Amino acid sequence: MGIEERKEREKEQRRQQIIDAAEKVFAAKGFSGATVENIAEEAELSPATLYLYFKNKDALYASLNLKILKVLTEKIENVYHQNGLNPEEKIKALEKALYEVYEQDPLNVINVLRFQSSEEPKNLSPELATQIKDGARKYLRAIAGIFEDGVREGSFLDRHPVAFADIVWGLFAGLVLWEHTKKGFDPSKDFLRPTLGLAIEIINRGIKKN
Amino acid sequence: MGIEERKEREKEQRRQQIIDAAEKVFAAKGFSGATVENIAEEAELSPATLYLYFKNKDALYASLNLKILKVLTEKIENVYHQNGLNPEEKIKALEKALYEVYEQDPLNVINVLRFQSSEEPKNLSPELATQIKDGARKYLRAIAGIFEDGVREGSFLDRHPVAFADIVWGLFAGLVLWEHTKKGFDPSKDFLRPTLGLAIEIINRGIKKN
Amino acid sequence: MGIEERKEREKEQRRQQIIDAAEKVFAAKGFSGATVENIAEEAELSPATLYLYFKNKDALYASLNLKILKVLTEKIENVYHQNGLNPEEKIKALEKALYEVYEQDPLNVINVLRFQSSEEPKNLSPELATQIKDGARKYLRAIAGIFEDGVREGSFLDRHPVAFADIVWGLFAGLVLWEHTKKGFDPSKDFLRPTLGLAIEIINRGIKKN
Amino acid sequence: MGIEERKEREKEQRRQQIIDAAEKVFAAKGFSGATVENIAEEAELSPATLYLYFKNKDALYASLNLKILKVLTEKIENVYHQNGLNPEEKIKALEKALYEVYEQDPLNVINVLRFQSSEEPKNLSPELATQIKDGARKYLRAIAGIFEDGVREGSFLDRHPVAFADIVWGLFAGLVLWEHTKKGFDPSKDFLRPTLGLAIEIINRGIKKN
DNA sequence: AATGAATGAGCATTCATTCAT
DNA sequence: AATGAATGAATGCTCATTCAT
Repeated sequence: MGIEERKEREKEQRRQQIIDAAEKVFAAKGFSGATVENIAEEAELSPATLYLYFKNKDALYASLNLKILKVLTEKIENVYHQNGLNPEEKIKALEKALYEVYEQDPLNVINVLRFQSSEEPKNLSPELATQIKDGARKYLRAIAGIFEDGVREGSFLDRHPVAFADIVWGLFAGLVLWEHTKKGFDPSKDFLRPTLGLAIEIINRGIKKN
Repeated sequence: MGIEERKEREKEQRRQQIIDAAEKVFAAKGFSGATVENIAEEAELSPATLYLYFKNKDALYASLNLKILKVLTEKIENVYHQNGLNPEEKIKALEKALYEVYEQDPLNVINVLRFQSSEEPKNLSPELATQIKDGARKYLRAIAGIFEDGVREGSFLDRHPVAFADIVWGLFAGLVLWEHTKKGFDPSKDFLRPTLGLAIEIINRGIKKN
Repeated sequence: MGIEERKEREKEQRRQQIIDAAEKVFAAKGFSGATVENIAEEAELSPATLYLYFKNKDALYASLNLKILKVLTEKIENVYHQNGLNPEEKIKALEKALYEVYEQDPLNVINVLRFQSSEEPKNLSPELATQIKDGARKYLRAIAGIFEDGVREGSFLDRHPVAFADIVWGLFAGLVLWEHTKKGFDPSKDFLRPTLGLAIEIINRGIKKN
Repeated sequence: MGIEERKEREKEQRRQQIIDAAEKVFAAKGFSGATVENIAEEAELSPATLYLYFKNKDALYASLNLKILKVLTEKIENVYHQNGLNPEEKIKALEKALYEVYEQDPLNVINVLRFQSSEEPKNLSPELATQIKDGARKYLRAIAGIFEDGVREGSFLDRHPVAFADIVWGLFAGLVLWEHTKKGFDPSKDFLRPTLGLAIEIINRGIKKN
């Protein structure tokens, strides 16, 4: 029994080892630029071994996304379900949640956002594709939920909450990618935090009914 | 005389034919996913012919970007230099400008935004790379300029105009890519226009000093 | 009539212009390394024009060889038919002849020698192939003839004259190519002349019966 | 243990298999004429497999040359260091050495000689290029060394030994290539051995001081 | 006669993936 | 479970050659 557990644990470890390597390499070279061999090297494994843990390159990439997606959705839903905060405070909390996810694993967040906005092959198994699509739907709904309260109670502009959610999500994705690009121009600058903060402040001010 | 003109025209047409095909294919498959052969087929030409008009795949891709970048910068600078508009109106005009560029050539705009946010090889000739980087710098400065007036005259929040520019640009990029992605989920929906409109409205309300 | 003559002359000029360019380019880049476009540029013509004067790249290359072959054969036959020289003097004269051909057009001589020793495609028309083969046969026979006299009159070693011819020709070809290669290592050195002179001196001494 | 050894042996076999195929194909079609696919077919492997054993086509070609160069240099240096032979005998021994190398692997020797006399791209890694250049330098010096003794002791003509070395090497290269060419005209004839023998005999006679 | 434009055929090289061990 | 070895399938790009004008 103990043996099986250990094996299970080791297997999970290997998996993690691969995922870590993949994050690094994908973030550095993009999906197409990264080769399976690159990742295997980084993981100190042979390419063939990766295929014992992931069906193919796409599945590996997707799995990174799934991981972030889960964290993201969870955090956002937490905010959504958090009682005792007024709508404005909830939006502040949403900002904090988004930033925390980014802060914890910036490269991977960038991967997810790129993946979402790319038309890359995506030869995913239907299940994976569904999982990802559902993940996106879920956190978007959660974001919308956050705005819904404010709209319903009349303190926010009277618009469709999903539109607000799109704006926040688009803004987050856009800023992350854009600041990352700018960092490429001038690596000393990473303004995501204050810029995101300012953006949310503006939204909070602008969304209030009067 | 007429003959040479006609030839010139035809040559320009061919070039355009290639550019059109490339836009379509790049937008559909991304840079790495698109093959030169794909583009050639779409253009109803042989791959070798593409190389008569563009030095290589990267140059072709870059040239699409440059085209959009030029239009974009021009439009934004127009707004910037437009007198007789108060800051709020200028921001509305900026929104209109951004949307117009998108509307005129959505696939290509998506390409540009992806290109900017990708870590693609970018084996561009130094000149092309510089041109593109400079293009980006230019329009960002123009956007910042638009906000600067409002800040200086005290009607806007007292923050660095470049931060505002980052927000608007990130928002635009994020929304375009995100709405495009959502359209992939459900092709019937294209909410860029109203969503962008709402976003700018919120910004305009939120950025005002009180 | 005059017009036709002029045209004929001009045509011959064009041909020469192409040949000159081809010699330069082939010598610099080798047969496979040289592109038809390279040659056309050097000749300040369009690639298509070359095909009005030569059936294809191989034929152009062969024609350069033919030119040299003709000169070479002629010179060698001159030596052969020159009366009033004893065998030893004739061999000295042969050396002089070989060197003169080289001196007059070194690059082209190198081309010929390389061509002879290569297994390059040689998609020549049967006529061209025959012409070249015959050319080689002819000058080799002439060289053999030069030695034949000495053998017959008993002043040279009693061996087959063709063997002597092979030696002289192989030696010439080998030295030209080898010294050219060495010049690549150290461009200041061109020792063909003295080395060839020494070689012939040795042969002359060594071939005498006692 | 035995397993690893076997694997090692098999790997070396594969390498040899590729080398053999490459020699054949390069000798038959020349460097540019030979395609990687040709070689792979001859080796009964896939093209991709060649790249597991050689970095690229140039490296494969160079490695063939290096192999011969090593054997050649070794053999010549052996002659050079062989005591108890007078200069004339050493030259005979040199002839034997050269011929043996040729006999053992004629196609490859032809490759080397062509390679040396060609202007082929030679996109070699600096190391390979240096190795090859050094190889050539080394055996030439060894040949010169062989003549030096005879010059010093006054039995040979008083000329620079390197000139003699150039002559012998040029002669060897020239004869090998020339006889190979003639064999193309008439495959039944391979006169390298007797012709080389005669040439060396003549040199030996001609180089002696009186 | 000359050529601009176009292309078919090829080619070296890469890489995700498989499989025997 | 892990991997060394092998490869099928591409892919970007080149070039000799053709042909309408």
